[in-house]
Amino acid sequence: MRSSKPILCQKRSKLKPAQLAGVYAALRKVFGHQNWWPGETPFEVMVGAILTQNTAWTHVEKAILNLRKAKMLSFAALRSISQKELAQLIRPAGYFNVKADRLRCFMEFLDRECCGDLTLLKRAGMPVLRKKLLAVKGIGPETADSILLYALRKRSFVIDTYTRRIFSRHGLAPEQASYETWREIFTQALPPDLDLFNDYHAQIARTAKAYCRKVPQCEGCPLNRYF
DNA sequence: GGCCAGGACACCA
DNA sequence: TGGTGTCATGGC
Repeated sequence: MRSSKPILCQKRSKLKPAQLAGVYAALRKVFGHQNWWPGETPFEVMVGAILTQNTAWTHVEKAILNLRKAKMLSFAALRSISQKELAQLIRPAGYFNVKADRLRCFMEFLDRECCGDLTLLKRAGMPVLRKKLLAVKGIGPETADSILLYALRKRSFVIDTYTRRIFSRHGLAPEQASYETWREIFTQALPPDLDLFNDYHAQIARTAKAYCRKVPQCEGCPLNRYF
């Protein structure tokens, strides 16, 4: 019987954390510098980070388009809209009732912390800001790190399904290892460079989307050559 | 018609 | 503390 698992990265290479820099170099050589995250403004990036929870980005794009058409892509607008109206606008992103509530909680947080002024929010240090974000209902570690890195430009490495999928098969850590364990490995191994953190995660996503979803597409992955 | 996609949380043993 | 169910749409 044919396995449903991607054939990419089935080989256990016992990848060491120090090799992560080499992996990045290999991916960047193939894909070039990525301009991530998709979003016209930091606020839009934050909204997208919540909408994309367990959802393909193509669906999130439709929800964001709805918000844009309704002129709801601003703190003031989202703070004023009812949860029911918001849920209908973000319906294409799935889990719309859950995500409408999470967006509402996040707007409350922004109001409480900085009255919606992101330049004020950015003044806080990364660890403090991360702790505050994680205390918001509906903001878990991945969403918090995406907001920190891509919207607020703080050095916080993002671990997502793609990262675990690719690197667990190279023996870096068990896929079931905790989020913080994965994050610690990357944070320890890489120089504390904002652009590197940003682009590294983008490269992983680009690689996974291109080669790790369906079995036939795994052939030709640049990581196969690297290992 | 079934599977899958850039999580997080509540509940329970 | 870890496992499990739930939330939901839309493309393939």
